[in-house]
Amino acid sequence: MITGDHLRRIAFWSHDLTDAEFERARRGIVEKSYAKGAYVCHRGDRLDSWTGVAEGLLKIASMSRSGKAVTLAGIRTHGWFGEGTVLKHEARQYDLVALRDTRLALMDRATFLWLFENSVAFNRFLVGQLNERLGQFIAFVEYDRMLDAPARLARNVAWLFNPVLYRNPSPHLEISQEEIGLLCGMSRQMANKSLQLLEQKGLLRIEHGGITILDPERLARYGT
DNA sequence: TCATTAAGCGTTG
DNA sequence: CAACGCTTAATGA
Repeated sequence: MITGDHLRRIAFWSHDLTDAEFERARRGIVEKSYAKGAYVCHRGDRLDSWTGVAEGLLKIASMSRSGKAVTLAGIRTHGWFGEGTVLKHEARQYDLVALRDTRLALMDRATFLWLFENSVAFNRFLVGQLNERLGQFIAFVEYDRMLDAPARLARNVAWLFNPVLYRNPSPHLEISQEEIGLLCGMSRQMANKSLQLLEQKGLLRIEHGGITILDPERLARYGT
């Protein structure tokens, strides 16, 4: 069980709840720690919790037909996800891997469904989040053919700083260039070259083991 | 042909 | 010790 202060820190959506809703959410959440490289779940597992990243970085990954690991998305500190599988009561469709030491907040399914039934603020948050993801998904349809490597990387990185998915995201993110490459579906070399180009343009700063975003808006639109 | 990648390895923080 | 940068051989559009 977590404290109210802690819930406010890790879950920006909790700020908008009524006192009763907030208390219900607080009692329904537990935290779990995962070491770097650990699997949170494998494809096909039942993970009946709605999930928040209290601290750390996760990737959602899958296996291609030829057996190669394909990274589909990254979720960093204070991102919340998994409402699809919890609502539909399905098995997970993808692997979840901690990219560095990570603490997860797990909200049990009953609590999630109660908030879904009872809280206007919670539903407003969910609709906003789903809408944001849908917009991103539609943008992906043209993404492959229309954009070069630096533009694709800019899109993917900007996604980790989305203000709807992460309220007031920190401009700094610890992530290796290799993982950025995996996240963008490109090699480490290409990721490095693309990052250098974007740094020259003043959109971000490269650090050892991480990056700092200087201009998230231009980054999200880069190349169009 | 040209661009890109995986793999290996020396360097760096 | 993990992240980074560079070289090289393989790959493939």
